[in-house]
Amino acid sequence: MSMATSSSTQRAKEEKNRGIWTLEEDQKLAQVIEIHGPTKWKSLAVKAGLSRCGKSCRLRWMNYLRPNIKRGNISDQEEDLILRLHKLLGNRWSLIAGRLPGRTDNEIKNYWNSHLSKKIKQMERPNTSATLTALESHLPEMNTKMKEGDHDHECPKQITTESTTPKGSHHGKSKSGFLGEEPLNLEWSNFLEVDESWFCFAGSYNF
DNA sequence: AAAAAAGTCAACCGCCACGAT
DNA sequence: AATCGTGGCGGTTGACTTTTT
Repeated sequence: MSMATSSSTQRAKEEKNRGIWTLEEDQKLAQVIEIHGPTKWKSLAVKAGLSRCGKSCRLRWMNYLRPNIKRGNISDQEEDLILRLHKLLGNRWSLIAGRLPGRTDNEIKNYWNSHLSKKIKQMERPNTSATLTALESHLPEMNTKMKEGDHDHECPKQITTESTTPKGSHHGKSKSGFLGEEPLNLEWSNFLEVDESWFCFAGSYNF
């Protein structure tokens, strides 16, 4: 996947490798990270002898080389959680990813764009069989909750930019929360099993 | 069987915030 | 106070794969 003909001035200056990473590059990067840790990406690239920019190294590590990365096969449980969190947070992929151990913001963003956004559109168009199918597969628990009369939910304080940002990190565009990853345990998300009035309420927040 | 269309996903880009100088 | 370097984010691209015609 070469883009050597690009006219970008930045690229022209530096003549870095671009595109898909090779196994050899992965190994080099993993090796220097093992020694020096996943920081100072620019110098890591140099230490590894890689003709890659620091950003590219960081991205490769975050999305592929990190330990405990899960790839593909997003479970129904995870999909349901992504739907709920997206309803609450919008396109805040790193925040969403921070609540799905082993998943990356890039993967969730891709999954959303290629799978879930379509489902949402279908669900927004009433009176179609596709709508019914989508509703049946994704929202049964909502109906259950509504029947049970479980309406004593408060604003879930955990789902704020502040609380999902690791301690000590700066605000603004929030950090992903990869630090302190836990084994897959989505029980925390139970509070999200609320009725649609909550989503309307939450959606009015300016996160 | 082949071409076209649609889908997938890794990687790049531009922007922003922050800390260091 | 201004500038620079770095890290992190979401949007987007485009190569590749799969499905449809």
